[in-house]
Amino acid sequence: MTTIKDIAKVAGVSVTTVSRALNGYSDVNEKTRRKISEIAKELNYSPNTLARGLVMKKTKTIGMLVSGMNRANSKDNFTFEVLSGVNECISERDYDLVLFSTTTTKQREKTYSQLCRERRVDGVILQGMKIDDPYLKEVVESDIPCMLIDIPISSESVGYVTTDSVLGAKRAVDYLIQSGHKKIAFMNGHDQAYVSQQRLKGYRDALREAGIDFREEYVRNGDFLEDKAEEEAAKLLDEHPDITAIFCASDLMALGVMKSAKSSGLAIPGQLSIIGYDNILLAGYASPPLTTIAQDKFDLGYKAANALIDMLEEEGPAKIITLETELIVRESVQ
Amino acid sequence: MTTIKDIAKVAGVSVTTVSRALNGYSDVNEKTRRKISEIAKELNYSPNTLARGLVMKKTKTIGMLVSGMNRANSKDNFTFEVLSGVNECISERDYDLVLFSTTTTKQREKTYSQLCRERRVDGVILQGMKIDDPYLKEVVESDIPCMLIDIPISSESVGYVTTDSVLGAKRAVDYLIQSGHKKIAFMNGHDQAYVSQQRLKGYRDALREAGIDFREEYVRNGDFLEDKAEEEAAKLLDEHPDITAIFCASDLMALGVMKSAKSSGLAIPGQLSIIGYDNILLAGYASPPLTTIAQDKFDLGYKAANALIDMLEEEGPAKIITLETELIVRESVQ
DNA sequence: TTGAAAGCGCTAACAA
DNA sequence: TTGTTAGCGCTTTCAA
Repeated sequence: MTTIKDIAKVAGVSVTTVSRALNGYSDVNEKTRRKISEIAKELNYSPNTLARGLVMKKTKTIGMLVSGMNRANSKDNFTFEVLSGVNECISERDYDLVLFSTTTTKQREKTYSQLCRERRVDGVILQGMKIDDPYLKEVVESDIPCMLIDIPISSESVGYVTTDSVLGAKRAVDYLIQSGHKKIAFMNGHDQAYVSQQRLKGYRDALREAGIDFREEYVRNGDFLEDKAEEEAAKLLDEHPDITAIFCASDLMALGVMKSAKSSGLAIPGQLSIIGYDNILLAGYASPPLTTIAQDKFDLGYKAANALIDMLEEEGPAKIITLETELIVRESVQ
Repeated sequence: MTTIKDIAKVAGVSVTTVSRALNGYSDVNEKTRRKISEIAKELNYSPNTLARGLVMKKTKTIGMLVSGMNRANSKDNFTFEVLSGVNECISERDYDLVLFSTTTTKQREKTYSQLCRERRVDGVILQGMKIDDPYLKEVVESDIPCMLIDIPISSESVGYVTTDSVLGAKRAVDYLIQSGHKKIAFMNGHDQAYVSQQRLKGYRDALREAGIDFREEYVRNGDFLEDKAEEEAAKLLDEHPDITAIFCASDLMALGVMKSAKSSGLAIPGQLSIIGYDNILLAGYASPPLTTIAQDKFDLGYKAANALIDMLEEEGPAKIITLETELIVRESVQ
């Protein structure tokens, strides 16, 4: 494999000159540069980023830590869309992405900062972490530049991008209220998710503004799981047959709720209106097509990567970015 | 950041001893080893993989080259599932994954082997490449260990994993024939995809065995695109209203064909039977739910990664792996 | 069982 | 404009 040493030998110059020529420094004679470039091409040279990284202490690499990239979770292409966004931005800005995937067993062996420092990533993006994940504490304590997705924790070196879940949830419930509903249940995710707390707040806000009493027993946790939501909805609808609408904190759960409603013979939206959250691909294909609150997942990833690289290159402070949601009206609410 | 030098100083030994101790070599006194391990932990040491990679010429990194990881393509979670499989295997075997994403503009600047050598990846997995992609030639010529997904090219250092598309397609068409169909059209992908050639072969095989004449005009290319397939299906059904069943080379196209059939008022499966290929998530949610040929995409990725690492570690020859398909009967065929 | 020394491929002070 | 030299953090040969 060709090194700058080889090039130097052929060109009859020192390695320093080769290095400078190839890196576009100004203090090198045009003729020498051309000659060096030619030889480099001839010898099919490619720089060794390891060696470069070793001395520069910069690797042009972003680490991405994802939880839930396994067989079971591929139904929800949230992660994939975020990843696509990250990937797009990163390749535009000429970085590379290394994917760390951690299981809980691995977490015991290796700390967050070990993981990052081993690979000498310049910065990190975290997606899909639960709020009580042990890594999260480390993230804030460590000084590795980091952007979180949907987790509102920040410090000198860590920022986050999220969508306005309070507002999004409120938007959903407002829409239900406008459509004439008063008995509105809420299928939430779980308490370890920041967004669940937010969406609950939005739900309550909307009810309060409309003068509707909040009822504890109308709120259930579906763990963001289709099956769990289906179960919970069955119980809920059984106990409170007067409910006319359910707001679900994720589309996947909305799908579960739909199943449950169907199997107890409830017409959607005739007898029960359902509104979801996320606007996953499946939402438009459900029957009836699911009305939902859309988040731009690709953008979530793209903006996170962009902000991170900004931090890295401009050495600016960590950024906090909030994206807007959008109500997608389909046919599951009446 | 702590280095082995720091540890050596504190422990009062040489860096050599530290290196050996930490890497589990046998020729180091147990006492010294324990002492060194303790100090390493205390100092919160993590090894610098760049430095190690530089001298060892192994990085424990697999590169993954994916085409089509962009906003437009996220509908099709084929890529994501493959990626999940790759990721799972790689993390089990303690490698890391670096994601290369290339656009055609970038390809002009950097060759395949440059891309790989720069990052010094030990091996590469390629997914979603077209058969005429310029990188593909390079892959075979270069001696970088590589596994291709769904592209049957091999050499000393490159293998592939694919599903048996001929058999899969045959299985689909056989099922249609068994169900009594004789006028069976085929919505194929495009000529740059290996799998399209294979599936066409399977389609022809099935017809031949059943004594049904192959008709050129029954075969269309939908480019694996929902919209394109919808268009093509409209033309096809208009020109040949006697067609009773369509085999589609991908579920996404099958969805397009369904749309087209619906908008011309054809009942599925009453008047037109449709069978897809892939078993994407959406397939089960379509209405009617789509009968299709399933491939295990996760496994495709997992096996590719596994075979690659086998090659790397056992220095064995490149492997060729063929996975089976499975007929998933739902409600779009009658 | 341990250490000294060389070297992986590169960049960057400093000197010329 | 160019070269000499040192050093990034690690592994490994060789010698003790």
